[in-house]
Amino acid sequence: MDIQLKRGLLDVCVLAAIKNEESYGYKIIKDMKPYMEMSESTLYTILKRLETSGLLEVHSAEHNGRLRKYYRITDAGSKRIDEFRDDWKEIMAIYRFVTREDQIND
Amino acid sequence: MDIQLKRGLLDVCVLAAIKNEESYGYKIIKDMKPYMEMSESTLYTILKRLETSGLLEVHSAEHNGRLRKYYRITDAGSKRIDEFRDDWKEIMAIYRFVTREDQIND
DNA sequence: TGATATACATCGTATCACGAAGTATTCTGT
DNA sequence: ACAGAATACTTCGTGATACGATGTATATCA
Repeated sequence: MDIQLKRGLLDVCVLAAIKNEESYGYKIIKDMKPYMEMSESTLYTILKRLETSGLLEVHSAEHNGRLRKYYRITDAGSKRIDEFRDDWKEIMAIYRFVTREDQIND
Repeated sequence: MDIQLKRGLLDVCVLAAIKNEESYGYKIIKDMKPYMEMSESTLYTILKRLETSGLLEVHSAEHNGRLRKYYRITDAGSKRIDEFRDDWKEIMAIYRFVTREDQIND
């Protein structure tokens, strides 16, 4: 997929990956893989950004003797997903504008 | 609309604005306005980029005593729109992933 | 024992939208 | 005739950001 297009979907995709139950970095990448692939460096950058802006919360917990960082969506994060749903109407209009068939002019 | 999301649609939107008939900067902005607003600096940056990468062609022509730059889509530009159409299937899958209703787990 | 998977982190780079500011002409209202 | 809006294009600086490269550390498995 076009990189620029991906950019607009990444944040909301990560939020969607944790919206039903908390998750952690490595698992998020695997869960998202069928929909969108991303490198680890990209994901951890995004997770940090989403945390800083209050769209998700982090807590560390032990797993197999190691600390693992679990991410949970916040109310603001859920609101972000709702905003995406709202944006979708505009996006569909753009899609139709871009892919409309040429008019027969004469 | 979310800025990042906009980024992914801008190039293809500009191409769509000239795909039926050649156009020029100021007109492109007005034609796109119902779908997406953009500043002049943004548009002219995009036009230059699309020209450099061969997705559109430019020629200057006189209009009311002034030179105006007309942009025309190339075959590569049309192909770019086709690619967007292809990307759409993935985008729809992502949309469903993001907006799917929470499963009832217990 | 060596490779692979898990798990997270940091740094540098290239791309890019946009505001601000500039230049220059034409049109419109008073 | 004059001011201001509209038309038309350009350049510069900035902040945001995806990603490759690289590093650290442990667990699993052949």
